[in-house]
Amino acid sequence: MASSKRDHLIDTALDLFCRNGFHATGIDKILAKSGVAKMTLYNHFKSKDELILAALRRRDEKFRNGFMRAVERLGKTPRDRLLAIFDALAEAGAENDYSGCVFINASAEYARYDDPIHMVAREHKNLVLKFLRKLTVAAGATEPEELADGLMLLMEGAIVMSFVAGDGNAAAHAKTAAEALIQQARL
Amino acid sequence: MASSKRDHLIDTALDLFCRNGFHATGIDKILAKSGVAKMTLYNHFKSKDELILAALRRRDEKFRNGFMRAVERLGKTPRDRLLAIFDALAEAGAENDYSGCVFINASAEYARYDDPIHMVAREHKNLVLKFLRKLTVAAGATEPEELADGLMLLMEGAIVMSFVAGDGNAAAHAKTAAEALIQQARL
DNA sequence: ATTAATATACAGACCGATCTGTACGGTTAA
DNA sequence: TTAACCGTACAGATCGGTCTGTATATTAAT
Repeated sequence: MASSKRDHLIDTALDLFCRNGFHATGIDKILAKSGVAKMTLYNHFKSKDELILAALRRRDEKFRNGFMRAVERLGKTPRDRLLAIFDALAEAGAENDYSGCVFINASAEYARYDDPIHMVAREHKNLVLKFLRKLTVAAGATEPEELADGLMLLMEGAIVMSFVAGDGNAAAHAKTAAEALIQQARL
Repeated sequence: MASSKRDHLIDTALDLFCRNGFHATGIDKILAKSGVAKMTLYNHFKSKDELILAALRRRDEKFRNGFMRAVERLGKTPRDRLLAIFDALAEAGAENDYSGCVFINASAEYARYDDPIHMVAREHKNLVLKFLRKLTVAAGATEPEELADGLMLLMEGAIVMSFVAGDGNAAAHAKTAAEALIQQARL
């Protein structure tokens, strides 16, 4: 209970960051929407950047948890799960109105390679890639890393084409391409 | 000669937007780096947003021109050009120190679907996709749209993995996956 | 050829709004 | 009583954009 305000701040901030970006989301908007006092925010976080980092870490944790469970739910065999990736992706894009990726967006606004915010985004993508590698290994791919790289590229490409280009079928297209990759890997 | 200042402003602004983002790049920084007076800027552009739009349009034009010529130079047969896409991509990322995509970044900062800036970014991605479709048709693919969609996803994924995740071999990985797609299409 | 008019760009003060972050006093609840 | 929180005001910087006025160079009219 001690950190109920803190949690609420993170959730509110994350939502606004996703919808409006980081620089465009002022502290005051986060406070107004969350109904929290300014000093409470600065009691919990040293700075706005610290709040951004906390929000990204929470998003990373929630996304990966939800994504992994969705993949396991949507695909029963290890091989099916390689395709279920893209069903899970479509699901995630459908439940929120937000179809983009807040980590890509964070990297855009904090472009310097060694910026802590960019580093958290980089970490997130590498953790997702690591999960895909576990899937391709479990599926018995002869070159699991290569296949995981390919699936990862399709996944990120689908996010971009959905968010930037407005392609509502991006995940489905990615799934079709993934089928070719998997078939080519003789799985 | 009449618009030499205008050109210089666009180039300077584009460089700063790529490196530091849009909101984080103030008008004053653009003026300082370009050595142009403020009223000259506002004589040529109604607002900062208009300057952003002009910069994106220039980038779209230059990128597509350079990209198409690079693909034709790096791939001699229509089929080779499908793979040359990724050599051209690696080339483009190597010559600039900037490995990201300013259109993805623009969409991140101007996330609303009908924002004029987001719309220009969307247009750009769809023009690139159209170019890929011409390539797959020329290569004689049985399902050229499907193949172009797959190549586009790999291309965007490579940009993201290079910029966000710091994968220096993203374009090469994408090329490997593209080979599988092409082979699967019996080309 | 001289003068007047026009266009372009300069420098820099200035505006209101907004930004992050701090200070302080009042309120609520354990 | 103590600790957390609220509301408001404030500091100081920066934002996008406007305004005044000057310098310069070309063009047009005398």
